[in-house]
Parts: sequence; structure tokens; C-alpha cells
Amino acid sequence: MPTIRDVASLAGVAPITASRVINHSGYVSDDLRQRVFEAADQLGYVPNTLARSLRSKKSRTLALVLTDITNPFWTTVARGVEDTASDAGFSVFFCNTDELESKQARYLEILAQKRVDGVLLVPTTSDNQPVLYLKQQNIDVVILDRRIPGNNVDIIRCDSEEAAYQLIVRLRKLGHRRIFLLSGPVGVSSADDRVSGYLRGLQDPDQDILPVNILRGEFTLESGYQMTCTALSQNPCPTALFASNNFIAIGALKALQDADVPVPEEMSVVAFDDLPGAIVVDPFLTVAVQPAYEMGRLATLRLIERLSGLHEDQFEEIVLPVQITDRKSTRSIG
Amino acid sequence: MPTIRDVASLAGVAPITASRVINHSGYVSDDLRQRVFEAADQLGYVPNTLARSLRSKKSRTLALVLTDITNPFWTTVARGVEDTASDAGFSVFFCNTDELESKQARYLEILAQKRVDGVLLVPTTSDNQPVLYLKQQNIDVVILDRRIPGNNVDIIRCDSEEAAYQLIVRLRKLGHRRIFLLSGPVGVSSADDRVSGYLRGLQDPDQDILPVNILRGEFTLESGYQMTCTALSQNPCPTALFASNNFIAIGALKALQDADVPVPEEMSVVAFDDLPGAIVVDPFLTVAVQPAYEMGRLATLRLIERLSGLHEDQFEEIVLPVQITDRKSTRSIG
DNA sequence: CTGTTAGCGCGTTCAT
DNA sequence: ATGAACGCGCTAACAG
Repeated sequence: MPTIRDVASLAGVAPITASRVINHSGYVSDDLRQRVFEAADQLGYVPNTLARSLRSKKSRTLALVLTDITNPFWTTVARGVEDTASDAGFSVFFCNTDELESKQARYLEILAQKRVDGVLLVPTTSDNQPVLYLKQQNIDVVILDRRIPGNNVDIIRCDSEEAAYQLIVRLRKLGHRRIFLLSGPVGVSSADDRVSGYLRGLQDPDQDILPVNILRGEFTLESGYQMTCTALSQNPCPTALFASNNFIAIGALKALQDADVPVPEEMSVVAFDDLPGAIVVDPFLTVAVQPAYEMGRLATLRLIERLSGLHEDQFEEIVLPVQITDRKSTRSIG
Repeated sequence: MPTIRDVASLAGVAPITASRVINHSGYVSDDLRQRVFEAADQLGYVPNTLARSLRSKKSRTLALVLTDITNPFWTTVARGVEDTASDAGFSVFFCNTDELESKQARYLEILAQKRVDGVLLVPTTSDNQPVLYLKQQNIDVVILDRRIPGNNVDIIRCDSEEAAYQLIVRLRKLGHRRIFLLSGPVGVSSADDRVSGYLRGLQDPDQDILPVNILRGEFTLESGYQMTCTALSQNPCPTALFASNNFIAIGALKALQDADVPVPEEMSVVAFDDLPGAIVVDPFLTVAVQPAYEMGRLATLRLIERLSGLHEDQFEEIVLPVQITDRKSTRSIG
């Protein structure tokens, strides 16, 4: 492993001169520049960014800490992050928390030790503590997808409340009055916001107030399945289901299939999160589509800007619109 | 940012003693150990792994270089890698090559500069050069999913040839004689192996020899769509399609749908790669299922073992079995 | 069991 | 325009 010293001595210059050539910093005569490049080439010199980072206190490394990369929504966000980071010369660590605070804490500690420049965080809890920790470690943060208290951090998320409201409006227009919400975990803001939007939809002052039926679970297939079984056992039975993420939606559809309840004939279903076009033949669910790739891209851009010294103490909460895509999983009722 | 020096002086010991305590290396008396821990706690000491790596020449960092994390097959592999690496105390960089050699080369260079300990590589071309490059940089490698020439590297892959053969056997038993293969790119071993298995299936010496119909494309939805259109325009028209990966399969199904060709009534379809149970309600395609998570896990385990000095110059090609899952996309004819 | 010395590879600082 | 000296934070090698 040749070092910059080796390159320098082969080129007959001081190490710092070689450094200047390789980093395109400072003035070096064309003659020396040429000789340094040739020496580097000849030796197959590969700069050691570990040493560089130790000196410069910048690692050009980011981390994406999310719940589960296996969820196509997060996969798409991740792709947006990686593309954007890579274009700007940053590498990205990926960390799956599985919605577990213990895992999140462990990862943040490791990332601090690795001296990453910035973290894109999907927080497991609605808590400012992780942000404080990272800041104290001199690591910049952008929060993705979820609100947290405090005004000390950038947040990029979607308008879950409004989108949920719109979904309910859709169902009401079709005549539905018994709409069950299959929700995500309490304390996760995206889940809570969808509850709020659902409630606003039911209690619209211009219309009748409809009965509230909220089931609380996890953002998983199993939970979606369970909640749907519970919903089906109620009397009176719902005519429509609102699944608050993609995994819950799949679980719900499986449960309905197992219970021989045809969709949309006997049950309308709407959901949050689309499945990527590349993995579904005949898109069927009426969904609220979050711009996943764009979220990842914007968050990364913002983070990198912040690393470059922009924004300083100016923190923004960027709320992206959600698009409702009507498909074939709902129908109007008597 | 307190350093180990700060910890040491607060504890009243030499830096190396503090180092020994923090790294659980060497002997330190309980008394001093206690004092060092207390000092570290009090200062909120966070070890700088950059410095540590510079000294020790080990970064406890791996990289997964694959084609596209957006493909659920690769997402699952990635999850297997991350879980396994994380358990062993390694962090993972993710890199998407999009099957482009130029991107792969750029990533490998960056990873060399970052001094990762090891790389899990899904090579874009059937070429030993990337392996040689990494070895020369003193970076260990495990090849995932694809064969490459040379016996100088561990390979973890599935038996694509046999699985493709089995798929064709299935179709032949159902009476199909005009089976078109919608293949992946030439030179990608997993694609080539599926071609070989297809050919063996058609030319089984115990049976009639069937006509060979191979379309070559990319592992993408668009390509699958195109190839299917081409297949449908042939005379005589195929009775069965073999899609050689999941994206091609989805593209094929879309094309068939657009052409009003019902599956399986007028066209049987089999494919490589399953879609995760969590994102599909009613599994429909008869597929060859590769153990994606296990592939990621095994490859990572092997890589970490190698880093620990095991195996030395012993290289293995581990070929995992593929499971055929019969579902509803085929039917017997005439 | 503990400490001293030295140096990993690089770039900032200051000098020439 | 080029270079010398130094130190980033840590641990290997060697002493005692």
C-alpha cells in the first residue's frame, strides 16, 4: 500500500506537494503536477480516506437509519438517498432498527464512533433525545417521515393527516359510514397523523358525524391480518377499511380473502403507501402515494447543504403532498 | 470531543491503559479499570474508530455492491447481509451499480479509499478483474449470485441451471412444446445458466427435442414487456413463457394483460425469483425461489470468517438449492 | 500489570 | 510556488 510519501519521493517532491496535486488544492507548477500524477499512477496510489478524515474531521459518509429496508416504501427512499449521496461524493451506511429503540440507540452510538458527517433518521419514538445526542456528537441530522418535538432539526415528511382525510372523504362520497381504521403504533407520528386525518374525515362539520372505529397495531402484515379479523367480528361490521400502511394493507387483504369477503364487492379498502410499479402487475388498491424517492433525495440534499455550512440555525419542516390514486378497491354502497 | 488522552489523564493513568480498558485488551487491575470507566463516562467519551482503524488497519466495515436495491430479491439479500454484519460488529455500505461496469469501478475505488475490510460483490460482468483489484488493495471479497472465472474467490450462488431445467420439466409434463425464454443479459452468469437449464430441458435425451426460442434482454420490467410482445408476434405463438427474473416476469404479465392473453388459460408463465410474502396478497406465479436472505447471511458469514484469518487460500463455490413453488400460472394443454 | 515511545497517512500552519 | 514540522486520535512494540 503506497502512501503519499512514496508518491512524493518517487516524484522527487515533498509529501505536501503531492497532497496538493492529488487534492487539487493550492498552487503547483505544471511540471511537478505531471510528475506527481505519473508517480501516483505508477505506484497505483490509493488515498487513505481514514487518515484524511482523521485530519480533516470530515468523513464524507452518511447513514440512513430506518425501520426496515424490506418495506418497498423504505427501499425506494433508500435508493433516493444513495443516488443523491453518491452523486455528491458521499457513501451511505444503512441501519435497520425494526422500530426498536434499543437498536436505534446502538446504531447511533456506532455511527458516532465512525464519525459519520450526517444521519438521515426515521426515529422509532417521538422524542428529541436522539437528535440531541447526535448534535452533541457534532453530527448533523435530518429527520425523515416523522414529526418530533423541538425546533432544532430539519424534518422532511409527508402530509399524512391531509391524505388520510382525503381518503376518508373518498369513502364517504361512496356512501360508507362504518369505516374502520387499521392503524400503526401509538407514538409514531405518521401513524398518529393518519388517525387525526381519519377523525377529521369522520367528524366533518358539514356532514353527519360518523362512528369512530380505530384499531391500533403495528406496521406489519401480521398486525394487519389480526386487526382485520377483529374488524370483521364487530357488529355492525365495517363496510370499508383504511389500512394505514402497505404491510397492514396486504395483511388486511389476506384476512379478507381467507374470510371470503370479496373486495370491493363486500368491503372497500383504501391504504397508505403504494407498491412500486415494477413489482405489481395490476395495481388494484386505492392508495395515498407518498413520493418516496423524492423524500430520500430532498432529505439527503438538505443534509449535505447543512454539512456545507448552509442553513446554520435555520431549521425547516418540509411537508410534501401525498397523491391519492384511485383504483379498484372501493365501490359505492346503497 | 474528549479523546482517550483526556480520559486517561482524568483517571490518572497512561493513555494506553485507558485504551486497554476500553478495548478489553491486555491486563488492567480492577481498580484502574473502574477509574477509567468512570472517567470515560463522566466525559462522555466516544472512541474515534477512524483513528483506531488508521492504526490497526481494520475498519470493521463491509460493503455490499449490488445491481439495484429496489429489486425485492436484492432487498432481501441486503437485509440478510446487514443483520449478519451488524451482529458481528460490522457496518455496511450499500452501492447500486445498475448493472453498469462504470459505476461498479467507481464504487470499488471509493471503497478501497475508505479501506473497507471486505466487499460482497454482485459483479456486473463475468470478469475476474474486480476481484484482482480488491485483492491487490488487500480487501477480501465474496462473490454473490454469479459465477466468475478463476478459483481465487469465494462464491455464494444458487443453482440456476438446475432450477431452470426443473421449470422446463414442469412445463413439458403439462404438455407444452413451444416454450419461449425471456432471458437476462448475455455474460451475466445467472442469466446464462438459466439459458443452459432451459436448453437441457428442451433437449432431454429421454424425450422429444423441442424447438429453442430464446429472447435476450435485460433484467427489467421494460425488457420483459418488450420480449413478451416479440414472443406474441411469433408464428407459431408460444404456449408458455419462462421469465428469467422477477422484473421480467412482471413485465411479461403486463404485456399479456395488455394483449388480452389470459394466464394461465392461453399462456402458461413460470419465472425465477419470488416476491416477498409481505407484499403480495395472492401468490400466483409458479416460480423458482432462491433463498435470498440466506444467501446474504452465508456470504457475510464467509466474508467475516475470512477476515478473521480462516480459510486462507481455500476458496469455495457454495451452490445453494433453488426451490420450485408450484402455483397458479400454468396449466396443461392439448 | 503499567507505562514510554513511536508512528499509522494525511493535511494545516507557517516559513521560505 | 514549494517545503518542514507538527499533530489529528489511537494502539503496536517494547520496556519494566
